[in-house]
Amino acid sequence: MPDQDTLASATLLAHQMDRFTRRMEAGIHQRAEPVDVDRVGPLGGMALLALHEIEPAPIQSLVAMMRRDKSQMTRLIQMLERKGYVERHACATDGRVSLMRLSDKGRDFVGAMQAIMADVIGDLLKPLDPQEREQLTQMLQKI
Amino acid sequence: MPDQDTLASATLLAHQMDRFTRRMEAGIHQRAEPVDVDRVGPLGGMALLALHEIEPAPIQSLVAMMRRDKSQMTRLIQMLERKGYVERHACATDGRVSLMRLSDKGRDFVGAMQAIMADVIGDLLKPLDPQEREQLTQMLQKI
DNA sequence: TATTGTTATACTCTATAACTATA
DNA sequence: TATAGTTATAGAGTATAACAATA
Repeated sequence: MPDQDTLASATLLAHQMDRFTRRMEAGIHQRAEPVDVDRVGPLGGMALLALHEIEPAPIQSLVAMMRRDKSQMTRLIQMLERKGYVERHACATDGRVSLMRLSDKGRDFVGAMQAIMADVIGDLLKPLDPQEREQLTQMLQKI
Repeated sequence: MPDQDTLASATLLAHQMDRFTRRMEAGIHQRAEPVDVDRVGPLGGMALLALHEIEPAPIQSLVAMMRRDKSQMTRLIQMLERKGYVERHACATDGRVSLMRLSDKGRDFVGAMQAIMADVIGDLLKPLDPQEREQLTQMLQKI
């Protein structure tokens, strides 16, 4: 049975996380609007950034990496493909799998998004000194 | 112009935050299902927890605290009121404002949710020692 | 029998603008 | 004129289940 202090600090952490995530997403969304000419949206942007890390990759890998539902990912990738950010090719060794890659257009978009994200997150993290930022990233890596 | 390292670490942080938040929400959602008999949903639960901290409070305060749109908050509160978790009374000094409070039912729900959240978040934070957890909360407080 | 990916569907959350009533 | 709250509506994200094709 956890004590009152543990209960309070858990809800505090949840709220802190929620608010920080919202500020981050709102900031990125706002700055990304002029770049996101085809309206791929925040989730589409995240998927392109994730794909950039692991390409070429099957949908299944993206599902695991982003912890989203596979049916959602199917539709998201179809949209990104239709708008020309992602290319897909059948896998030679497994007929069920199709491998995704960024197109040149997708790669340009990722570059622009990375710059925006560095900017926004840099702003949000201003209250922390470099050592603390490093600590934060390492802690998040552990968990 | 930020260097390549800064770009990479910003996207890393964004992904880490996104994934942690999702694991947290999924865990809470799963454990909360038996408790959430009236289907107030994750956002409804968050709102009740937030209200618990600041009641009695006008909608405007909850809007600021949760960083959500006010129209969204209106509908959310109406649902919580209809299901008997929140009570509202006209403000004596300002005719535009109505003040919200938790009902007894709402208070019971908050108690149950806090226990679940402490449990889930305790699990997620297991890789960190107590000192690191303290650091994490303090850093999030700063930003 | 298990896995990859797809389709269909219903539900929750979010954002915007136009509106009423009070300050 | 500004603020608190409401309504209406459209859009984005999420979860579930049922399905086909391949392993």
